Amino acid sequence: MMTEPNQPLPRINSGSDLKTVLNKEGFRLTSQRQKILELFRDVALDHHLSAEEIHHQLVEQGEKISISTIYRALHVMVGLGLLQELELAEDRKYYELSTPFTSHHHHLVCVQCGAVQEFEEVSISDVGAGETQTRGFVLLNSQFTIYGVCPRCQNRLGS
Amino acid sequence: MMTEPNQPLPRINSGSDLKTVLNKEGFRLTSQRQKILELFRDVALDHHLSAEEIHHQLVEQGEKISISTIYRALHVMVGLGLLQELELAEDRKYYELSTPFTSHHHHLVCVQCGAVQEFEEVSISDVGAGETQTRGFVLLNSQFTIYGVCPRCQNRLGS
DNA sequence: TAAACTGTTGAAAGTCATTTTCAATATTTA
DNA sequence: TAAATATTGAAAATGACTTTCAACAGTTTA
Ligand SMILES: [Zn+2]
Ligand SMILES: [Zn+2]
Ligand SMILES: [Zn+2]
Ligand SMILES: [Zn+2]
Repeated sequence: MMTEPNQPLPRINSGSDLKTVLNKEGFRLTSQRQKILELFRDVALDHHLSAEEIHHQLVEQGEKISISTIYRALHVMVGLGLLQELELAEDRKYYELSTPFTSHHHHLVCVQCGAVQEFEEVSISDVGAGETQTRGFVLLNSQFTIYGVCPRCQNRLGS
Repeated sequence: MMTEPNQPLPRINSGSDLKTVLNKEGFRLTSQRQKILELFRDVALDHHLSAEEIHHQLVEQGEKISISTIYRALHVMVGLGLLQELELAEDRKYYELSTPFTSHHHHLVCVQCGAVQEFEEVSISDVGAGETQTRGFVLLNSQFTIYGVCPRCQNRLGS
């Protein structure tokens, strides 16, 4: 559960290891699934994407992929532990690469403008792991999400 | 942000103080809104309820109230800080009385059967408050939710 | 108290993210 | 290569939630 600081994160490559992960559960590696993973891998900055945003980005870069395929692929990848599903906004889900492909972190969301800031705090993950173990649960995932109003939006309201 | 341990929680009563809270924002106290609050106040045990469950319970106890009214009332009450909105299951929202009417706590959810366990952990809330302040956000709400598989469901799968 | 004003309700229609259906296509297996 | 099985795109379906609107209720004013 502890994250080693300053360790380079493993980089999921779109080739053979992804295929292995999929095949292990009877899934196949398709170009569409590969493209979705590559998008997460290469778009390091704005890396909380909704299904529609993923679709839009891929279509924009010339890929032929339908929105249903996006939704199906997201399910598969969450199930395989490649992606995390996040509840950042009211009406849609967001996705990001899951640990260990990215560092485990939590989210601070502005409910006005949707801006998201991330922060790491090992103690939180530790509390989660402890509670889970104490109660005999198998831990799948945990999220600490803070909803608030960012400084910019505070000013905007004040004017 | 600190919670005093062993302090009796204030008990929202369905009478005048609820009226005051509503009126302050231009809302009115109606019997429907009162009934919803009473349901939360009196059903101490299974106190994470979806809109549909609230509706079902009230209809079952003979109240005349529509599902649209439930949804509207939930919005109003969340806005007033009387209720908290929770992301416990995939496809619907759950609600519970918010602090200070109940103690501030976090949730451990079994993704198989939906069972929910609660736990208090002040350090988490403190971390949240700290991060929020550091970044200049106004804190509205924070949730730490752990998703896992409960012991019973582990056995069920193993058989 | 009554009229005017404003908020609320129920029923039904609408919205919209997500899921499912199904025939065509791609990948894997034999 | 052919059979077997998984995946895809397009369109229809689903379902939680929201909105519309006319009737109704609580509040304010005179
Ligand atoms: Zn903002
Ligand atoms: Zn993130
Ligand atoms: Zn369970
Ligand atoms: Zn709770």
